[in-house]
Amino acid sequence: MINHELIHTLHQLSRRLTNKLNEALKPTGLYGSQWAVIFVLKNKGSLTQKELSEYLAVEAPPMTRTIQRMVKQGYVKQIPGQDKREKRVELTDEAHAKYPEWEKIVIELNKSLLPKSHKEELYQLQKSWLEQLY
Amino acid sequence: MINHELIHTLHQLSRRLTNKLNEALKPTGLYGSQWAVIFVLKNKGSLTQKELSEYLAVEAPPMTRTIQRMVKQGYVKQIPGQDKREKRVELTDEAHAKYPEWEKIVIELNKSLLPKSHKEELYQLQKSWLEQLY
DNA sequence: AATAATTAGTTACCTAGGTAACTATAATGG
DNA sequence: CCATTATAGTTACCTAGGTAACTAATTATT
Repeated sequence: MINHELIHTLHQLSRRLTNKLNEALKPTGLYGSQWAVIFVLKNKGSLTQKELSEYLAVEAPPMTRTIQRMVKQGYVKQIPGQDKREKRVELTDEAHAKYPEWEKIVIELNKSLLPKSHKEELYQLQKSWLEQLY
Repeated sequence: MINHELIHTLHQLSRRLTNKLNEALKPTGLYGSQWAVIFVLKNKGSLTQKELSEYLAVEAPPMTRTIQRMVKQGYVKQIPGQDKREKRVELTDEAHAKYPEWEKIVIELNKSLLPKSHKEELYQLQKSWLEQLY
């Protein structure tokens, strides 16, 4: 029985956190999945869509959609790679300019949401579980 | 930084488990969200849609959709309550008949997916975190 | 008793993420 | 060198879950 509970709790936790993030990001016009991409690009520089989707462990089609939306918003540009199949994605100047404000919102939110204690413990448990799943 | 990692890992874990569940349930024609409803109904008897969505912590509209699909599949029936706004949902005989087979699949899957140790610990951490979020 | 407010469920529309099938380019093998 | 195979990205379509706006039934208020 605890197995069911464990998975259900995990699922619920994940959904609730996503909702909170989207809510907090509302004034910025960003969604959580977009923020994830922006965060990676800010820290890793330009990446191909393939690299992005691998890094975030998401399939290619949702990545395409998320990026296309961000292109429309003017936060990201797609630059054809040497390999003409590839598209390198990078943040626009506008995105770089707005980044600090976005980051602040997310950091504040995380502070308020994350368990005060046991953070490291929980992270290690999750990570080792995730690794078991391959 | 660990905050980002923690949330990302949790999200990824949740997605991966959902995918595994859907994959395992494929031969039955059920999806994970439908299984969740069936599991609750089996253990609680008939419930209104409101009660179901509260119990599973899901909003009413997705619950409506999930149930409508299950009605079409013949696994669930909607019975008008005394309060004519309500619809009580219960499993059909067919669903009861197939339940043991479904349960077996899920139990086998969970056994193979869940971390051998630290299960209780992880569950408690998640639960206390979830409670903090209200 | 009649009107107002609340509640259960549905519909429409949005993002998130998955698979399958496709296109265009690149890499490989005969 | 050409044909085959592999790869990056896109499109179409599916489930999951969310909000807003609606309908119909019930409860509260005046």
